[in-house]
Amino acid sequence: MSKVALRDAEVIATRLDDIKEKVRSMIANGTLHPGERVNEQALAAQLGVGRNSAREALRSLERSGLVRIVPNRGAEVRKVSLEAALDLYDLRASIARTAGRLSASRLENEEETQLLALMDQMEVALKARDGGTYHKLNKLFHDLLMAITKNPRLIDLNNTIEAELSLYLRKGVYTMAQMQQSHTEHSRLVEALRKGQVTETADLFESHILTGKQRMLDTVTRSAPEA
Amino acid sequence: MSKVALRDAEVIATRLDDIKEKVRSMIANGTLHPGERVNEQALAAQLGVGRNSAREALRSLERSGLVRIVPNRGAEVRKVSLEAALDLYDLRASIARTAGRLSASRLENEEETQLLALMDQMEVALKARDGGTYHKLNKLFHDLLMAITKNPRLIDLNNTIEAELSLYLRKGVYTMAQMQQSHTEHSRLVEALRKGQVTETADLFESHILTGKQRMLDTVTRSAPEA
DNA sequence: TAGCCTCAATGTGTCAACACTTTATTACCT
DNA sequence: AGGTAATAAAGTGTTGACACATTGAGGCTA
Repeated sequence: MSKVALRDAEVIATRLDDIKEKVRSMIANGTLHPGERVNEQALAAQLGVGRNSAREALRSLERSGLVRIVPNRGAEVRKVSLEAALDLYDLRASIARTAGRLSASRLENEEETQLLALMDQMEVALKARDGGTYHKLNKLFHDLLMAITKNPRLIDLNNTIEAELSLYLRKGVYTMAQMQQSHTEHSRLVEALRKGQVTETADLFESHILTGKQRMLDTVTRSAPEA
Repeated sequence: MSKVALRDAEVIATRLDDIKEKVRSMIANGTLHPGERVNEQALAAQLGVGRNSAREALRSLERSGLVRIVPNRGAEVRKVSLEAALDLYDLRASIARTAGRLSASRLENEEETQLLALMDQMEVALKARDGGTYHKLNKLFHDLLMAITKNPRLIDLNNTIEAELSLYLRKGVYTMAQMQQSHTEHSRLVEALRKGQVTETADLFESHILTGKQRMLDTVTRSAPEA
């Protein structure tokens, strides 16, 4: 039993992934501004790789929605408008709905335990008014909900959309009140999920995202009334 | 006013798109079987292009879900299992739901006219028992519904998923009765849409797709009880 | 001086060759 | 003969160079 077939699950960190990750973080930390054009050779030189590798990475990032490629003109960091971000939220909501429907009928014991553990930790973070920790846990919580669906394509899609959204929301800074509300929604969601209430879970998850959309809209329009 | 800025809308048919299209049709017409590995140099030679171009095309097709790329082993035509196809239908349904919600609040007059025209033509095709025409019109109808949302990402996503689904459903052959039912569902959908009934349209569109999922499942299990 | 054309400079598109990994073959040992 | 290690073949990963397109600068003309 030496050559076990773990082929499918096997995830190899290839060089291309490294390059993509570097570009991603350059975008995230503002080294590359949205709308800015990305020079293939400059990027290649900076990363110390051949131009073709940089090129492949860029084209791959296009598929992830982070850059846009115009034939004969190369890549530019995508500029996600508020409008586009709202569209993305709608998509995310529709995925969440399906995730809710699927997860309510596929929840396993171990996952339920993890879910409850996360809820407890989030409760603690909230009481300590620790926004940073809450955000991390929140991300884990959402990821877990997706994982419960066991639908790989759905999980992948959700990740893509969240990455794209992060182009707009550099950092989601929310008030304690907003986090508290979010947590309340999580509670109801988990409750329905544990009871296996398919429709309820789907509705709750969808509206949870749509509420998040509204939250973002409020935050944005309050701080910067649209460029 | 010669160099008008139609940059954004401009869609240039680049060479890479040609290659991708060729590979796509090779998969569609069975020249490349699902599960089969695709040799980069052989493909390049066959298409008369450099290996690098073929390679880029393959990597692009990976993102569309048509092939799978394993590091250091290359590309293979994705084998979509019945299970995966059902998962895809779920995703498609969730997108449809959002499409319904959005389109009900964004329908414009011209689009309404087109929608009604299509409905009439489909009615005719049904009465003539012309399945081929009905299928083409059906595709146009669904595309139009997506277009009404004016959400580019949603449209793109839907196309991707449909392409992936077509890997499984080589050819959707349905009975007259099934088409008739589908048409009835379309009627209700259009009705709600024209009235601007957001929730109803969303529900109807979602369930239309889920009904389609069931239809496929029936067809499949009847003809070939799962390999 | 405003507009257009030409031409250089910059940057992308494509290719063929080399380096490395995986897979198949052969020879060896028990 | 069966299995394992060395080796050859095939295929992918990566690169640098050349071909082509786009952009911008400078000069020419009306």
